[in-house]
Parts: sequence; C-alpha cells; structure tokens
Amino acid sequence: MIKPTITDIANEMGITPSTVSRALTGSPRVKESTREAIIRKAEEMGYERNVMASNLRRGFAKTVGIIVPRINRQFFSNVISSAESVLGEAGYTVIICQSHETLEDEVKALKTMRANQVAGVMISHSIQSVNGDHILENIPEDVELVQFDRVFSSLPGIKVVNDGVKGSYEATISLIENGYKKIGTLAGYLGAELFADRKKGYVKALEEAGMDIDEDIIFEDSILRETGYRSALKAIERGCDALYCAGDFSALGAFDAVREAGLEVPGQFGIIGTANEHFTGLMSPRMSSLEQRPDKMGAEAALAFLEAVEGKKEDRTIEIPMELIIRQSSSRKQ
Amino acid sequence: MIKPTITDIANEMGITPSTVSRALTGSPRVKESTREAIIRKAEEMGYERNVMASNLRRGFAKTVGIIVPRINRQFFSNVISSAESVLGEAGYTVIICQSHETLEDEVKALKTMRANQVAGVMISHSIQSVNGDHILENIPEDVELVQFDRVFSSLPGIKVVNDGVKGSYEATISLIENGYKKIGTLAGYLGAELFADRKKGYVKALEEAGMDIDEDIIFEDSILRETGYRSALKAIERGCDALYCAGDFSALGAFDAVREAGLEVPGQFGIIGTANEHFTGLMSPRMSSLEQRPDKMGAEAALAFLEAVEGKKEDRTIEIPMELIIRQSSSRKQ
DNA sequence: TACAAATATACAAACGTTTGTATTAATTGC
DNA sequence: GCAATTAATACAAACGTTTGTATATTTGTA
Repeated sequence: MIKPTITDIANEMGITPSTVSRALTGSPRVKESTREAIIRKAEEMGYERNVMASNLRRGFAKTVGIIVPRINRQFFSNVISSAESVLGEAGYTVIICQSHETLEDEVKALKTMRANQVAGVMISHSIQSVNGDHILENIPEDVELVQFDRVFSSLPGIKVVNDGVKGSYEATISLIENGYKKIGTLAGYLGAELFADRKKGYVKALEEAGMDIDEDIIFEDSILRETGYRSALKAIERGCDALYCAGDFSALGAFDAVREAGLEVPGQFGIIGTANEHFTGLMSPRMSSLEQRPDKMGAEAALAFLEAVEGKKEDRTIEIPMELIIRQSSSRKQ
Repeated sequence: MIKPTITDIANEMGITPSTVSRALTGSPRVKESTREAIIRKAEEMGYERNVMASNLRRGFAKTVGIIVPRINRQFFSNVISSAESVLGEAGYTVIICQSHETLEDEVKALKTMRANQVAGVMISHSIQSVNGDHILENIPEDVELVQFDRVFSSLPGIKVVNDGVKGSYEATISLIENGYKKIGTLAGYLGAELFADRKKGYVKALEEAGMDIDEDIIFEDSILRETGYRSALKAIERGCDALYCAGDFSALGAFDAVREAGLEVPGQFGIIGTANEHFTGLMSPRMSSLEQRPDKMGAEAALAFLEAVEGKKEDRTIEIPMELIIRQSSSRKQ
C-alpha cells in the first residue's frame, strides 16, 4: 500500500471511513476505546491525512497567507519569522507573497490567497495602496484579516501597530532634553497612518516643550538614504541642529549630509532614526533609533489570528510599544 | 451564484464540464473556437479554479516549499525574496518553514511540505543536519528537490551553491597582494561543505603564494561575533596580521579584537569577511567582504526548478560566482 | 420486560476538478 | 458517396475526506 487512506484503515479494521475520520479529527461522536484503536492503527499503517481532500471537503485550508511589500526587508522578515514560528507551532502552514510595493502585485497576492482558501491573511500593505477597498473585494468575509504596521483603520479585522505617536514623541523629547534647539523631521509619506502618527508625536513633543512648529523643517517623503540626504542638507541650511527621522535609511542620509556640512554628530547635530536596523548599532557614531519590535509584532499578530479563528476574541487593535534605543548619535550637546 | 464552478459554466453553455476543464487547462482536445467561448464565459461569470479540488484530483499542488534555518537572516530573506518573485510570476505559490537550525524542526517542515503535496522543495539545511537521509525519507521521489547554499552533494536533484573555493581564494589572494604576511582564517563549521570549501580556497591561495599553512591560525567554529572575537584574539597573539573570515559576524568580532589590541585596520591588520551583510558597507572603516549574491541564487534556484518540472533539464549543480567587494578593511599595508 | 433516550457506528452524498473511455461529428481518401 | 479515419465532445468514475442522516447498540427507567 503506497499511501494509506482512511478507507484503508477502515477496511483493515472492519469499520467505516466516517468513524475513522471522526476519530482522527477528535469528534466526540466516537467511543474513546475505538478512537485509541484507530489512532494506533493509523500510526501503524503510517497514515497521513490528505490535506487537499480535507481542504476541498471543508472549503478552507489550515493555512495563513502573509503579504508584505518585500520579504527581504529586515523589518518584514522579522515579522514573518516570528509569525511563522507561532503559526507553525499551531499547525498552520504559511504561504508568502510580495507586493513589491505595487497595488497590482498586492491584488495578485490577494487572489493567490483566495485561490488557496487561506483561513487568514496577514498583510502590511504596499505604498501604492491608498485605501483598503481592494482588500475587501478580494478577501471573503469568512477569512480572518490581520493587518500589521501599515494598516487601514477603516478595515475590519485585527490590527497590530506600533504606538508611533508615543514613540516619536519620546524620541523628540529625548532630543530636546539633550539640548537641541531646532529639531526638524524627515517624515516619510504622510498619506500612511504610520508616518502621520510619527509626525504627530514629533509635533506633540515640540508643542509641549513650547517650541515652534516649523513646516519648513518637516520633510515629507524622505525615506531613502538619498532623499534623506537631500532633505537633511536643506534642514541644515535652515538652521536645524537635530533631526528625528521616521526611518533609519533617511537618518543615514542625514549622517551623510551633516558630515558633508562639516558638523559633528552628536554635539553639533543630533540624529535619531526609526526601525533600529541592524547597522545602526554598528556605525560610528552608533545611531540612536526607535525599535519597532517586529518580532513581537509578528508573534502578537499570529496569536491574535489564532484567538480569532478559535472564536475567542473579536476584532481589535493591538499596540506594540516602541523602544527608544539611545546610542551615540543623539547624546547631549556640549 | 456565489462562486461558479466549471459545472456551472458547462450548464450555462449547454456543454459538459470535462470540455470546460480541458478548455481552461489548455488541452489540445478542444476546438479553438469553443475554447475561446468558454474562456469568455468563464471571465464573464467570474470563474476561478478551485485549487483544492484541482490539487486533489491531480495529486500535487502548484506550490513549492522553501525551508531555511531562519527567514530573518539577510541572506535567506534575500534568497526567498527573489525566488518568490520568479515562482510567483510562473504561477506557483510559495510556502515557507523555518528549521530554526534544528533537525527536529527541519523534519517537521519536510512533513508539512509533503502534506501540502508541493511540487518542489527548496532547502538550505539546518546546522544540525549532518547528512541528507531525513530529506530523502520525507520527500517523495516525484518532488523536485532543490538545495541551495548549504547542500549535501550526495543527494539527488538541483544544487545551487557559491563557488566558495574560488571566492575565498580570491579574498585571500587579495590580502596577500596587499602585503599581509601571516594570514589566518575564521573558518566556520568545517563539517559543512560550504565552510570546508572556503577553507580550501584559503589554503590554495597560501600554497600558491608559497606561504605556510599553519593549523594554529585556522579557527574552526568561529561564526558569531563573540566566537570570532575570541578566535581573533588568539590569532593576534600568534602573530597574524590579517584574517579571512568565512562570515561577516565573525569578521566583526575580529574588528573588536584588533581594536582592543590597539592595532589599526587596515594597515596593521587586514580583514575580509563573507556575505556582504548590509552593515559591512556602513562601518568605518568599511569592511571588505565576499558577496554571495543571494538574489541571484534564489532566482537561479527557482528557474532551475521550473525547468526541471517542465522536464527540460535534469539534475545539475549551479555555481554562483562570489563577488569580492573591496572596501577599506583589507587595503594595502603601508 | 419493555420502551424511551442516549450513545456509537454505518451509509451515502458531496466538495470541484481531472481524465480514460465512449460516443458523436467532421474530415479525408478512394 | 461511403467507409475509414480523425477531431471534438460527452459520459462517468475517481481523488480522499467530511458530515447529515439513518441505523444499530447500549443504557437507564418505569
């Protein structure tokens, strides 16, 4: 017998496949003693459930799909890694797609998920997604939706996000406490709630400190090293002595600009980045950064999904506190 | 009609499901004109193939499984990222598991793959896997096996590896040409072909240059920053003035040790790492490193798989040349 | 002892596709 | 124009599981 089925087990034992099925799925409709016998026999025969048949019959798979812009971004790969560990442990299979930051690929990915009848979708949307309509359109009602990091609060389901306002607030406060007087920000794309929040925290900190909010030193769309560099040059020109950057790569660009301007980091210029990318701790001077806790985010997202499919909890938003990692680049001005 | 099936299409058109199926799968047994009509109707009705039914009937899924020690390692996430792009484009779904560097989880992952009836498995084995027996045992004959980076040459199937001998040879030659006189190596775990190859290239370079091979400055098992640091301390003690490191993290540890010893990098001490981790280009002095081209590796692995399932090519080993990235840490001794 | 209730198992249909074989329609050769 | 061939489509079974309903068995109660 190449690969035994429940029918084979049933025949072997002189019983019916339905009983075998119920025994193996843990239905209460079968006597404990027969269940034990069946399980023993199944193991003896080297039985393995045919997932496809099972999925077909039930109409869904014990699978969750994860969609991210790019798997090879440190943040995302960390989220995926910890989510996979939790989901795998719970017997779920993880399928992965990348949106490559485009709406087109994101929709394609959603279709793939639907085609594979996943029980849930964990998604951090592409930069091209301006709202969640395409998500609603492509995910059936009964599929659990878990958004993380980049989320649309208008969508139903579970959301796992950083407390970005609080994080950027603390980062900015830290710069203020270290004596910096004119603090700008490389803000990222403000159309995303994520970045909008980080700006909010920055503004809040300045307001509390009684400092001016100057739109001229709030640089939108500065995410890359290159764009960060250019914006930072302008910031220096406009008299800034510190920058809170909504990303580590733009912060790296800020380093470049500040060095080029002949200023010292820290001291003459303070910088705090966001994401705590690995390299931040290896540079010199080492860069202060706001850690997003992607590991925690992935685990929490996975756990929330599991609770949801088991019907234990309903839709909710989980906030993962950010962690301000203070290193050299933001220390006290002499 | 909630979700149309091929039977619905058939009824609607007054034909039989088998014709619809053949039309949609591109069988030559259906007239072109009817095929076109069927496709039109299918689109009109919003038909989507039920993957599970299809998989069940055919006995396999258009899915490939990727197993890596950890998704969140830069190297692996890059491989996965480019492999997913290629496979997704070809209509394959990617499922992912982590072995967490343990044999136990790797076997579990293999079982998951088998349960999901994947068409192929791409794997880079865990450090605990000393041979490929568990792979053979858990993967059916008809599943295409693609090993990458960490491979067992004894296993059948496709293998995608770096030309590690050549890479480390060039790295070592580069150190020699820059005037370093006593070059050691932080060699990694030599039980893995991967690391054994890197040692070979190192030895070859020294031999060609007529330099002594000194086992006392070949440090096995130095992969982490911490272990690299300790080994590097010994290397300095034993008179080395350069190290070729089989990993970037051990190279980072070497930096620590050299700095602690009060020597200058480069000049008094030369270092070349392996992997070209992102941080190597951001340190100061910037670290020279051997790039593994994970993007190319993932893409080549995926392409080889696609060729194999289409029956175009047979088992083979693909070598991805490494790229020596010369930065500051290995430059000329004054 | 008999009968209702509960428990355990059997029966059979269904999930939607694919595919070997049978049938019908169209084409070819002579 | 008719048989022989080929092309196109129809029929029906199968993939292995799950699950509603029906039947058989056991238990409890009057």
